[in-house]
Amino acid sequence: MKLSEAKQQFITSWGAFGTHWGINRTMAQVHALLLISADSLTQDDVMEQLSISRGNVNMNIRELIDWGLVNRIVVPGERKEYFSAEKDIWKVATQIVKERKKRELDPMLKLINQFNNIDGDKKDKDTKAFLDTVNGIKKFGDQADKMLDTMVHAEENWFLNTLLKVIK
Amino acid sequence: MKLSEAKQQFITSWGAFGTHWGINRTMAQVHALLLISADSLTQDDVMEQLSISRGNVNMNIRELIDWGLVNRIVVPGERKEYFSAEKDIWKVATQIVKERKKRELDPMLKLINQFNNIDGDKKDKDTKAFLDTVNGIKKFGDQADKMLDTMVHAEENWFLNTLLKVIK
DNA sequence: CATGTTTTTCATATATTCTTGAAGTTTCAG
DNA sequence: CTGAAACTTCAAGAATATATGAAAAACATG
Repeated sequence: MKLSEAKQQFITSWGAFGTHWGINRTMAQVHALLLISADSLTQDDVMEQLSISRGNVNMNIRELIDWGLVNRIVVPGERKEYFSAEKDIWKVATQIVKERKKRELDPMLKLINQFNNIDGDKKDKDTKAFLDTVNGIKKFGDQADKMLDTMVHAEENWFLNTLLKVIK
Repeated sequence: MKLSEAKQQFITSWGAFGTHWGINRTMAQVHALLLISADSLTQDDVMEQLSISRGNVNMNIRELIDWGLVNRIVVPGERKEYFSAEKDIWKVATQIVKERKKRELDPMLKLINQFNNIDGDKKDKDTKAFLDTVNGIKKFGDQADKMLDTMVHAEENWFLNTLLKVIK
């Protein structure tokens, strides 16, 4: 398989993959492109290689920077800005987990906690069903919360190795 | 807070939550509704409570059944079908992990494995960058794969308790 | 097996999300 | 300052995803 072909396929697949995870296809593709590029790229490089508009590149790179997955690099003496992605996959995963936790799990747990004081008879079938489900989610969420926190702070090998050892 | 209000808010939020995870908003809402309903519901119940069309309900329930999150219940002597969701959140999470692994992680690893035989000099900067990234993903993916497999087969408390104990 | 009931399908309509590109802004060397 | 280069914004258009509802199919009952 030729390198150019492999690159293209990787970018395409990574994009498709992203769409299943609530990530915009193009953003995932930009990320993929930066992940496999030896050197940092300019907006124009990305525009050209993915055949997308300047505005689109700009928007998606900004988003990737927000997610902490891409860095803006300023080369002294050059006008253009360069961009490069974090290449260490463990760090990438950690960063994504951290952000999603902050953006989604935390707000969800906050919401769930509001449901503690429901008016009405706790013995009522419907009330009970609601509270049971909500409490189940709360418990699960709290545990996931702790687990992810720990994961985010753990060292790559230590964490996975220990985990696998214990689990086996 | 009134029960009806809380239910409504839960359904709405669960739906919004779903959209961040590549899940269609309505499907997540139907799931939420079934999660908090004491009894199983018919298609008409869901239509009415979420104000959505019959076709939409039918489609989303089928999808939820595909995911193994909802069951079709036939009551002897009744013509209508009833639907109920798995209420144990651990099982729900396990099931989702299992399905997403099958649908997404496995194909991704399969794709990545194809990139092993790239033509060209392994010393070339671009080739090396590509292979490094791809191999990093492969290693990470393989570990995630093992971890998720184990999680799916583990007992709820055993797993989380052990994990938390080890991690601390 | 004829009939009314329930479920499923799917072409079309609607809604949402993404992309473009030109105009506006910032930046900096001269 | 000035002007060119680079970056950012955003309204309008394009593409994608989702929802509707009527028609068809499946089903159960007498």
